[in-house]
Amino acid sequence: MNEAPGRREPADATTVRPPMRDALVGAAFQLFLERGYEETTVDDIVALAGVGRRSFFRYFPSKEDVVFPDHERCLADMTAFLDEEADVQDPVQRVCDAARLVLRMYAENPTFSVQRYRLTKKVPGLRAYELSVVWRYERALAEYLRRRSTGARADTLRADVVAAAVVAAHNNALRSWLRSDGTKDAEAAVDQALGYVQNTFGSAPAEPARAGAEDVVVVVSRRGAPMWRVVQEIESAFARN
Amino acid sequence: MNEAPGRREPADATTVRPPMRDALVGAAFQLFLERGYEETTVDDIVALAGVGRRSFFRYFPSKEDVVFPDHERCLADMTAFLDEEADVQDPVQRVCDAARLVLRMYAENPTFSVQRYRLTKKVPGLRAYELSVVWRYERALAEYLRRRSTGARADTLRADVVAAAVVAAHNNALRSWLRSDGTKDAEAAVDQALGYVQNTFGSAPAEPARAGAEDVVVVVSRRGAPMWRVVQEIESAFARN
DNA sequence: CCGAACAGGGAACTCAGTTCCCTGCCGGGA
DNA sequence: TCCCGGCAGGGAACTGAGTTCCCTGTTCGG
Repeated sequence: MNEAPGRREPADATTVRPPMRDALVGAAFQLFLERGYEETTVDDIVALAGVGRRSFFRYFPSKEDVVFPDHERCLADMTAFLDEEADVQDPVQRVCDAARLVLRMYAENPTFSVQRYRLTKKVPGLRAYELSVVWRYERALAEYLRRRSTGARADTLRADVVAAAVVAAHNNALRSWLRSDGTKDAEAAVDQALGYVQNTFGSAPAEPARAGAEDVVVVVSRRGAPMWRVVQEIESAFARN
Repeated sequence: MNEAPGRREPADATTVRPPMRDALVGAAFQLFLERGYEETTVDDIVALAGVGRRSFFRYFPSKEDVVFPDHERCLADMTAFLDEEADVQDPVQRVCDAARLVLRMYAENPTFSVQRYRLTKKVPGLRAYELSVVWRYERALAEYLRRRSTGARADTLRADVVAAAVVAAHNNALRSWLRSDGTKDAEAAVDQALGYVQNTFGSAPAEPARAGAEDVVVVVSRRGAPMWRVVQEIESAFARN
């Protein structure tokens, strides 16, 4: 259940140790912690893990990837979560729940997450890599929000801003939890942070939507605008649907 | 052609910019555009610029830095702008103005900015580098907002979220402008985008209410539309102005 | 006129990441 | 049983970014 393709043999006498991927992550972190990230070469890692150098790059496209071994899966989980059919009342609520998936992944391995946090905090290259990972999460959220909007320029702007706000709030809570060495309650912290975003951007879905039809037209007009302009705006707004 | 003109000119007292730096940027972009970023080696660049390889890394810490030759200066400008003493009535307004500094830098060289945009869009390594640059801008804004707050947890959260929102809105407008090949009005686009953020988070209205100009909002909605959809449409309609 | 400071050049090195090719292992057929 | 094709892993050698060390010429102050 923990791996996808092939390799489903019962443990032979020779294959007692965990899959090579886990062995590489273990060896890498052992060296990173006792010696530092940049002071550890890939050759050191594969020597400790007892495998060939070529095998390292079979499992991890780059040295940085071994520090974030589970983000690829988490990103897939998030896109699956956002793609699945569900009657969503508030898209902002939905993306907040998607962000909670990421926090849950961190919370699954507190000690590992805290060690990695200390590492990324002091190694600029790892921080840059983490940013690119976070960016992909943010893009997934923004794309989802865009799909749920009319597609007007103002809506794509709103989608980008909401996605950025959700990610910022999530990261704020996550870092606060990591700085506490994983002792505080991560779920509570992220609930509070995301609650702020939902109060700002979300809409209280108190009353259940009665029908599927969601035609809404809004006309904003300055007082001096002539009536024909107002009519024109209403007509073009209707034409847009 | 391979000899940079005026290479041995006596440096003008006011000209702090070394000519070799510009020659390297020029040679680099010439090759990047005709051959691609990853297909161009640093040796190619220094050969075209007619300088030694060692000199490249004297001016640019890495190959990626030559693509963003002015961000370091712009970041310094921004921090200086945020540090300078001024009676600030609305900190959100202030960080929005700080973000406008970045847009102005892009708008100074439209063709250069558009070329770079096309490069960063297709080269993952450059995108990652740009993210780390943007992150530093965002941190500068967030730090400023934190300084202007009580320091309570909720305030640091708000600072992070507002900074992220400002950056997202700025980037939304910037990308829209870059996609138009620099033909549209960059200032107008960023004003509209940042106006949305200011209306959401700011204490003062973005547009200095024109005398006697009261806005009239008309909402037409079919019965089944949930309230959050109506609110969303109203917000996006306001942001459209 | 001398020497320190400094910009630039260049060879050689480290290490990440890639390419090419080899080996051993396994399962499925004829 | 033998052969064959696929495949995980290994290893050598290569490319290219970034660094280290040291050399050269110019400038400028004393």
